[in-house]
Amino acid sequence: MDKIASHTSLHQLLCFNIYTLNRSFGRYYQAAFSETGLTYPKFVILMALEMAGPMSVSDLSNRAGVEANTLSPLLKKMAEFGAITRARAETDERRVDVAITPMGQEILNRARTIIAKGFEALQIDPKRLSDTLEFLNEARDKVEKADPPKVGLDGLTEQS
Amino acid sequence: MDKIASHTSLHQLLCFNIYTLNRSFGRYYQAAFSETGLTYPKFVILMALEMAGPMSVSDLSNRAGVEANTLSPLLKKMAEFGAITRARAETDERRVDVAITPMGQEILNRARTIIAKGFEALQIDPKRLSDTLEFLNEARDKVEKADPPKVGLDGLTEQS
DNA sequence: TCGATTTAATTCGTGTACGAAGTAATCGAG
DNA sequence: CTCGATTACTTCGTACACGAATTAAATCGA
Repeated sequence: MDKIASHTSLHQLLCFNIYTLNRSFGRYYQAAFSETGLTYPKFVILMALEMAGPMSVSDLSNRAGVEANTLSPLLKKMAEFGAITRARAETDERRVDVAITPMGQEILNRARTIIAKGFEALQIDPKRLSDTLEFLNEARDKVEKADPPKVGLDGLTEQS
Repeated sequence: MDKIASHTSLHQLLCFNIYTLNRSFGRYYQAAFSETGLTYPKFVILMALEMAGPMSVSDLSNRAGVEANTLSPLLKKMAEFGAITRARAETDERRVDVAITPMGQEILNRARTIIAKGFEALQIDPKRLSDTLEFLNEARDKVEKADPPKVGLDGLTEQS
């Protein structure tokens, strides 16, 4: 990792940092949640449902920043587990409304409290954190607006 | 996403930001690389191999920050594609040495150049970027050292 | 009103990711 | 030397994640 750090452009380093940190968080949450049937993506879903109330799959997709086709199987499992309910909307039979259950609420409460304590132990400076968050938000907006340049393979052979 | 942003602790927001930005980068790279058989993880592998030369799977695992069992199938596909070679080490038959091929090198050159240009168009401030990178590195170190608090389900029922 | 379009969700195929278990080669203590 | 660790890699099972294709419901327009 040090070698990568010392030979790479800042832009590429940003991607790399985000990439590795994301998986660090993932492992952290996975360990913390191992007994609960929860994962980080499911945690995000419960948070969104608690904050904004019952909503359709596509609303949830927008709020959680996850595609609807990723959500579908995940929601099915969460409903089987009992953390959420799923029901066709009467007004529009295309929509599926998702809501958190009391059990899901209770899991979320426990998870949030314990996770918050765990992260406080990390002693992260609030000012630097909020600066970072601002920067990351701007970066994401820019990346999502940008249309990616295409890398081609014209004239590439096994030899060159 | 705004609702999540305005109702959540900074710690949780950091995870969420990293989580969403990582996928934004992933989609950006996927679009850029669509013609090349490359993905972001494979790009990282090629970078590591170029910078540090041929190495074993476990060395690569450390440098790229990916578990060896994730690497294994990935390397197999990259070798079939022709971007790398894989060979048992003569000195130690347990080890598999991986090296970038000229073709892999050429793909990497093209990808790196074009990606760098694409990111320059994003107009990211270098100072803020390097501050952010420093912060993210510290955060990752802390998260990886921390032992995650366990969230339990004691006494949880369908009702509560 | 009724077919064409649009929208909402799901299914499908592919590609990471990781812990755990398995296999084979090497090492190390007795 | 030799047999029980240890190490290196792979396989397996599970869980996201996304684009593309699909299905079904609602809506729009002639």
